[in-house]
Amino acid sequence: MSSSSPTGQIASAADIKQENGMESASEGQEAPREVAGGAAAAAGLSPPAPAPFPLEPGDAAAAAARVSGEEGAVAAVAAAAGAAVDQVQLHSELLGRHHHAAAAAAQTPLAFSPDHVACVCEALQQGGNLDRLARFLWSLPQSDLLRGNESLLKARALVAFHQGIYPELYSILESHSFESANHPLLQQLWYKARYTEAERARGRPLGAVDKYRLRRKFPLPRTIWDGEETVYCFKEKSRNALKELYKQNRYPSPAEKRHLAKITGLSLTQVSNWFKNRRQRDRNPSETQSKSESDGNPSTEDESSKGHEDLSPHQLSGSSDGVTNLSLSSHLEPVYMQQIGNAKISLSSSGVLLNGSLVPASTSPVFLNGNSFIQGPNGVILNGLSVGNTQTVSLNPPKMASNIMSNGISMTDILGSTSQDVKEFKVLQSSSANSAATTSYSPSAPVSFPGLIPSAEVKREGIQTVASQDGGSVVTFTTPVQINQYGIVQIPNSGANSQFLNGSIGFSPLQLPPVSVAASQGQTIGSVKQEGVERSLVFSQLMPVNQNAQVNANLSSESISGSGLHPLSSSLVNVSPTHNFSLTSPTLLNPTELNPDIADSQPMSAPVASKSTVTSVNNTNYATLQNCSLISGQDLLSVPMTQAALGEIVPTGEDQVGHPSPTVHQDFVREHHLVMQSVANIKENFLTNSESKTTSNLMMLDSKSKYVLDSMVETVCEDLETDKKELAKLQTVQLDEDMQDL
DNA sequence: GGGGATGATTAATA
DNA sequence: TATTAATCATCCCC
Repeated sequence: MSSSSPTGQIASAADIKQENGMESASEGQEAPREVAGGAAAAAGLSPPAPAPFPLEPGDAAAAAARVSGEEGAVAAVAAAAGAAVDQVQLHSELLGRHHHAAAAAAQTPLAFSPDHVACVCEALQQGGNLDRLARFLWSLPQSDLLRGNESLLKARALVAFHQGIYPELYSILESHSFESANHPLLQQLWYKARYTEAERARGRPLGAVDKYRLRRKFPLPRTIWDGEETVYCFKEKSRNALKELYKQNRYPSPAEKRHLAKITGLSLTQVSNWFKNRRQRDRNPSETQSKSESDGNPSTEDESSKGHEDLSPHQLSGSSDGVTNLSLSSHLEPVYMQQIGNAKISLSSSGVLLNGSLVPASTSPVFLNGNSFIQGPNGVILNGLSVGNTQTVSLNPPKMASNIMSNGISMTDILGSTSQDVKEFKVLQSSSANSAATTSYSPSAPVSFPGLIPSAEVKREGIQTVASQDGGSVVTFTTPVQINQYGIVQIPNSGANSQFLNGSIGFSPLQLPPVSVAASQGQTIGSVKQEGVERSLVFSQLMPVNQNAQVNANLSSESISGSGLHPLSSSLVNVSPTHNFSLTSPTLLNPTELNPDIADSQPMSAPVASKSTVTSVNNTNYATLQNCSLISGQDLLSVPMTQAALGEIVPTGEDQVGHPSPTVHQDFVREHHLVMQSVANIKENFLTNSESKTTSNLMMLDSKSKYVLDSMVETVCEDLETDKKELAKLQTVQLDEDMQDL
């Protein structure tokens, strides 16, 4: 670029000192005067002067032709972008301002819409034909030049730089706020112009220090700079993100590096170099830099990381394949974390990157499943259960931690949300005394589920197993679920009415009442023996409703093996206002391949306390499922609303004798665990623990609605019966297919 | 892919 | 403007 800088139009030293430089443009110098005058004319500063570059007849036409030919791609973009292409405007005045151009116009009428002009500019820029670009700009009428088209302005800036009219360049760059996409180029123009001016003034090439000083002396205007400060090339935000992750893990996995690179905008090499250099500096005790940077102090970091395996490489190797369940575009976006072992993570103000996801600190909650917990400004969050700062969580690893975190087949959905969502979304703690026993926080204290990912599209990227440090593993799947207008959870790809998770979890259609069902507190939707299990699938009416909802489940084998322990896990399902769960991805997991422990132990087949399933839909198109447990083995989750409405107990396999399920479900339930939680529990949970809208928003049924519901549920149950065999068949087929896929 | 050495650049200071 | 420290990048080796 600098090579193309003018050689015979050297700006004076006085011009160099002028940051703005407009004066020099008006004052003019002999060499650049023509161009400057033309530029001034283009800017409307003076009457148009004869073009310094005689417009070649058909020059603009050639450019236009180039647009339609060689630069067809650009033209295509313009054509697609604007309808103006179709209605070509004849710019007779375009060439009419110049006699020769007018003659050309008379011969070959040219039509240039603003889009055309922009396209021609872009084409000429990309072609590197700046001289021709300059001529084209000269050919444009003043009105076009004043429209502020960014492509035009950029072209003018390029031409000004190319012709050495730096004051004009500076003026253009400072007078218009350019899109960020153009910032790099324009910043380069800015600096190179400064360098060139200085070099000519000093008569010698500039060194790195000289250039640095010039950059400091002539900072970028905000019109071509986002204002974000950089230190040693890296933005401070990026550096903070690097530091935060370094605190937690000095040897990030490739996936983490990639994710961090994506977040910070740095290249993967830069991220790797940064970690490498950082480790190198920390290893060298003679380095004094360590003492100057508290957050990078190796002594403190070492202290903090000792015992947490932070120093060992591949700590999070389980996620090396890319834990990219959530794409973060900024630090403010919610993050959920899959599993990070037993490490306690203290969040700083800059967030922390865990398993490839940068976890924002400050007010944003952090979710952690597996046998880990995070302590942050908002307290501790255990498997989605957030414990306030004032609450105490006692974890006695490994057993206690396991007990709390992931006992049983933990179907934990960790969905991040904004802090606002956190405030509004509260899931009341289960009435389980066991959970209270395993955790020391007060059961009466509302446990907040820090919400969901608002409008965040989380794509399923495959099933992953993440080995935990304590030997457990977590299988995460992301599956959108759909809930139709009747509140029935649909799994489109299943080809059946249920889906399996790890072969142990299935969702059969959740028979939800119409959303118009009037709320009537105290009515029981479903009743089930509650044994304090808090593994649950939670549909919260307070959840933000998103079209691209997803269900994430993390299955911990360790938790499964921990029979007798009362799991504490939850799953959040975000549903759309139209009751749509999007479970588009197959959710059949091979229990053996994914997690042999799960398949082997089958703790869910035991009369464990995994049995809470409550489905509710309020009349505001929000659905709430609270304390829904995972279905074990070949279980399917089914919600016989007749039973639910009557408040009867829907038995598990073992409870079936004592609590027979509805007739239409006898076989079904025999084959599949049906785990439900009574609304009494829900009621208890909500009413006991919630004092606000959580209770009021909870769907309850009045008598009338109950009859409607009964009728509907009856129909649904009949459908279930009808589809029962087919369902099982399809499930088997689907399972086989998915196993093969896996 | 990590460690060590080292050059280049950046930032601060006298 | 020179000096120095901090930071980033690169090369080489393992």
